[in-house]
Amino acid sequence: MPIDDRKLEVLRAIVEDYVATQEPVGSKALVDRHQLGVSSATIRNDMATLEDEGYITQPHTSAGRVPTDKGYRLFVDRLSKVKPLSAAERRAIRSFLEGAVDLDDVISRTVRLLAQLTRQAAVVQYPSLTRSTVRHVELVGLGQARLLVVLITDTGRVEQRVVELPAEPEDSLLGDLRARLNALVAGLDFASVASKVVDLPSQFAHEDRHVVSGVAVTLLESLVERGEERVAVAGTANLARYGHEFDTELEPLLSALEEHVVLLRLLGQASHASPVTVRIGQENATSGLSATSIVTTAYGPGDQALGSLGVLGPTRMDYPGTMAAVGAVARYVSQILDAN
Amino acid sequence: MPIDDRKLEVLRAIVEDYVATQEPVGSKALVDRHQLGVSSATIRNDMATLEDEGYITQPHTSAGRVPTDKGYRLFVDRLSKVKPLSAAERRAIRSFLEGAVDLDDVISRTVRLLAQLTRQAAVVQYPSLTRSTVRHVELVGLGQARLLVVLITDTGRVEQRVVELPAEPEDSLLGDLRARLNALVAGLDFASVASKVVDLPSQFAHEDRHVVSGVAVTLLESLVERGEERVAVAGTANLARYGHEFDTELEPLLSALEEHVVLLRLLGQASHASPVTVRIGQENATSGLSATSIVTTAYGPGDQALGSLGVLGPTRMDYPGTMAAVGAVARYVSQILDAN
DNA sequence: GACTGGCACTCAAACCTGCCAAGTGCCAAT
DNA sequence: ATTGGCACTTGGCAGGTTTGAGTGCCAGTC
Repeated sequence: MPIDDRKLEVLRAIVEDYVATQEPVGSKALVDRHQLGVSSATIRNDMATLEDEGYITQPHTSAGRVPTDKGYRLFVDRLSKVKPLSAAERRAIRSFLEGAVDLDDVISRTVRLLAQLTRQAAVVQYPSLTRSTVRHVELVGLGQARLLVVLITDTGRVEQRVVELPAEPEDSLLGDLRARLNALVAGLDFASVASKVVDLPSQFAHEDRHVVSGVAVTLLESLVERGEERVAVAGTANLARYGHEFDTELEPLLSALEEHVVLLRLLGQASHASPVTVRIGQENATSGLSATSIVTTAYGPGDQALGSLGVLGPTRMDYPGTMAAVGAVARYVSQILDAN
Repeated sequence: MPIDDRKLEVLRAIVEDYVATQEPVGSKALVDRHQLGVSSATIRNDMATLEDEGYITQPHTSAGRVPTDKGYRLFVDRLSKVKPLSAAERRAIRSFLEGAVDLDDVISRTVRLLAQLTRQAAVVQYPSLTRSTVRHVELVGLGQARLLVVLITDTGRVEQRVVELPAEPEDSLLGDLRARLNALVAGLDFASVASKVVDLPSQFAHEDRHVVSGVAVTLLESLVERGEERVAVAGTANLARYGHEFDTELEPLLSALEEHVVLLRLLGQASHASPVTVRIGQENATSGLSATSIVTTAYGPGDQALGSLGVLGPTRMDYPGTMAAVGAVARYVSQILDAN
């Protein structure tokens, strides 16, 4: 038997009630709380079909039904109209983000805002280095043959890294290197930087090459190693408030939130094409996150995806609300970054 | 009745067993597991005294005893010899910290190490700005009347901040400002920087003063606002592994770990005088942390306290082990930072 | 053919009950 | 001061019973 409109309606009602009450929902409760226009017996038949199709399940005989991952998936794909944010919420977002003074500030405000709005754990990736262009490279001698290389992108991201050099460079060499380096890479796409920097040492006198290549190596390492690496996290405490049914799964989730590599992989699959990506339970193959859903989207001005942000929470989350919040925050962040 | 030696011994045994088994400990189990040389009846009498004095308590009649905060306090003050780390642990610390390339790297390795060693949540404060000296100030124009001010300390800490200026400064002015600023503040104690910078604008031509004072203001703000602010956290997932008795308290603890202001207050009271500071349960007046203990110490070369680091966990933690780990890590970090 | 009321059935959760074992406090004896 | 002995308390557990929410199915109605 195919899934007709009323059955979809029933599924929607089940998901909504289950998310709200956090308890298996039965046929009688459904007809009481929603205007379905049919009796509970009919609903029971529909539920039996939905269960056959794998959209819902019962924890045990004689209990109500609970949505499966597949059920949530259908709910998200077909049923939930994006719930518009309230005017108050939109005002809150705007005023919260407007005071930002810095990229660091923007990111940290964003992630806290998202956590507060969704009451779940929020993650924001810094603008990807590989998709930015270089604005400036600065070299600062620290004495003792140590050199600080500071890299600044057009998105306002600042990466620094210390290099140990074999010998302390002359001030004049440093100035020369700085000038050439900036002439070489400023305004460049990051993909092109690597190829340019490689043959930089050959432009210098032989005895200076070890210094130059030290700097070049660090620069490249920054790009590769820390390229996508930085993320900000907030709202982990929100996860603890979720029922104790969830807390068997709390530890792997907290671990994932600390393991930035894992986090980035989870964030990574967000595409800019669809407005908001939702990955439900088992769909994200990471072990230990089978009861966790992830709502992400890309941000960035226009079509340019600078990075991703999103929210993690239990599969039984308020998808429409979360998706709306994630989408809205991404839009505002894109605006703010664009203004720079 | 005063607390004689045997009663102390009994208290120690209770704390150790309770920490190990996580269950109230009775008189009989005590004589079985420790060589106390007396019968359980005697122990019962001692326990009654200890309870009268408020060092232990019973969850309910006919249950064993559990240490109170006061009991842990006595245990920590009087009874626990610092448990030396194993050679393997010391080797692990050394090799883990030695690869660090950067201050950021040192801090992030340290905090993860501490979390792993103690299996609890670890916190490390960045070297305090107010106790560092300025090594260098760098100004980088970002176009559009935006200026990046980068501040580098002798401890390797790098703080950056963007200033919006009323107008785009000339390159020459920028160079001049950079030179004067560095001449003024390089090598200076941070306490003295504020007073020096205040009258910097008056050294410049009238039309340049707004630029100069913009930079000066940002510099001062960096000092005040972010002065102590930065901390790194790791190991929150460890807290989730603790028994479900503890998880009522998990949410406020996670909140505290996210609220860096709170964290810094908690870290702040560590003194460099005593090797390791322990604050037990109610002793840290923060609400919601009444079942949490905090083990902190200051780090820094010699007697100079650059910052604090420590561990948070349930009151029923392995104090000797945790104190040893915190102390050892602080020593190693101090060494590493000193070498720079 | 779709919907409905009714009924028998299932089963987790809540409740009761008695029992056990751990643990205590006290006391008289050493 | 220490100890063995004993009476007492009480949380937790095993067992059995009841309750009630919820289902599936069927016969009847529109």
